[in-house]
Amino acid sequence: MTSNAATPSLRAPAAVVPCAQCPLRSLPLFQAHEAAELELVQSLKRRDMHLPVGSTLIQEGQVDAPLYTLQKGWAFRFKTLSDGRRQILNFLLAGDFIGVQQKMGDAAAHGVETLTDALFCVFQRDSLWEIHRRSPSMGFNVTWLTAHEESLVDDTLLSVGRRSAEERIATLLILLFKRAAALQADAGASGVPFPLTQQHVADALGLSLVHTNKTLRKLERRGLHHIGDGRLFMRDVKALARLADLYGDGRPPVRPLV
Amino acid sequence: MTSNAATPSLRAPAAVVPCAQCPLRSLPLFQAHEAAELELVQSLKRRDMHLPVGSTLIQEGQVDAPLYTLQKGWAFRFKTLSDGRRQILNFLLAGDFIGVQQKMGDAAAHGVETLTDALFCVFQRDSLWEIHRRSPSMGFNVTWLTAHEESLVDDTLLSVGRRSAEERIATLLILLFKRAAALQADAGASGVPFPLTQQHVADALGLSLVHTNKTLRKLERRGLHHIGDGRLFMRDVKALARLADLYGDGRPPVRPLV
DNA sequence: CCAAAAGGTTGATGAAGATCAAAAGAATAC
DNA sequence: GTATTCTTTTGATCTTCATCAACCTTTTGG
Repeated sequence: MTSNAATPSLRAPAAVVPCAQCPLRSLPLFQAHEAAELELVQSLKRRDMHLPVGSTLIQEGQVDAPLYTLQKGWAFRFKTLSDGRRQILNFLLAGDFIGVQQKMGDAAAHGVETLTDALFCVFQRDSLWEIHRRSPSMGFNVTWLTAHEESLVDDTLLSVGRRSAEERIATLLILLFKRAAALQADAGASGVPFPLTQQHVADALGLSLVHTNKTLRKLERRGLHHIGDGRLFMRDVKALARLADLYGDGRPPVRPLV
Repeated sequence: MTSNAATPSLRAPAAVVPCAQCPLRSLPLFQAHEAAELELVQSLKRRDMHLPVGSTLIQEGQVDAPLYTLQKGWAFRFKTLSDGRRQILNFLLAGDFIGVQQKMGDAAAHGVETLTDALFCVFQRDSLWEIHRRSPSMGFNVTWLTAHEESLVDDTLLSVGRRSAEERIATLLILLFKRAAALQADAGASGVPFPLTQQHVADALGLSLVHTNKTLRKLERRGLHHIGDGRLFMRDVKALARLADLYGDGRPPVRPLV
């Protein structure tokens, strides 16, 4: 599972990408930021960091982990019980800010692992305070991002607590699709990347692997979606949304990018 | 259920309690704040608001709800599916800051309802920005509180996704006990307030009412805890902690109070 | 290219927990 | 103080989902 548990700090290549030229910023998903804000972020950014699939970015219980922004690729946050049962708390996509949850000098309450090769911006832990001190507007943005992430977890908790297996899977597929689609141009035709194994889906939804497989197959055979070659295609969003009890366009809101 | 859905804004008595004299601030659970920070909060606070048990503070989907700090009493955040299934996301105790999740001008993604008579400090929605603008340190505190709340939801998600009914209940009892105990002096002997019905427990843990009752009875008959007269007593924390797979003192961290 | 590992698929069986039904206490309302 | 509603409790039955056991397919490493 943790095939690549290399200490992140050991693999430090990469000249820092200038934040103003960050390719993410040109996407409509992300807010425009003022020059001063960009300079601040730039000045706090220590380096870029590349990790292969399946690496541990943050170990559960690790103290004083840095902060990261996911620049490219997918990852997930998770917690485990001592007998190995694992719950995935949230999937992380480009633009997600990672590590706010742990108070300074505190142990990480959850681990973070990559689902694909991934590129991160690395910030020192105390940048969190620097951001607030030097730019109230960016501080506000960090609060917003944190609150937004909480609301994603809220959604998952509703699923896991109160939706049936079918409903949970429909919900996850829609939500992930929408998030991933907001990061690319087309989506409708070519689908979106889907780097999760069925075990990840199971661990995210509180289901067993076997039951996840059966449910996924059932929905696919009914023509609601298709997963293949690491991509997800929506075949019948209406039906999925009905199953998931999701209404509204659900387009992710325009968001800040730290 | 929503016996008291009075529009909050209609019931507006109460002279504002001066923040510096807020009785909560003398508890060891809360950080000391600088005079300037207190003045800021004081200047943003609009009024006190009293609500009886079972009132709706924020309606699911309500737009532009104000911000609140819970000063006294208990409440909870929840979401519902259109057929009525309800998931409680989190319980709110004195000192909890409420409403950060919804972006300005946005609909509340969850409702908030009181579990007891409760007293709230009311802030205008844009205070969130004012806090960041006028006091970076308080802005940082708001981020911290938001992140902290997320970590509570993370914990619940782990329970609901991966723990058995027994384990979930043990976990909830311990966590609530610790939170409530941090707000009073004794706790060991006199227990802590426990205003939840079994339906609340069920809705928080993703269980049915019947199964919740049976599990609760089982643990109580085994002598692990006792609930009576609206109070919770821990009879065997060790055993509960073992069931819950919880280690460490779990004393809630010292936290800011807005 | 082959072996080994990882991931996906399917059927059979079992158990945790949901649902149904009914009743007994408690709390509240008038 | 009696009726009504809310909450707790318990038994019986049923369903969803977990577990067990194979087997197949695809990917990866050497």
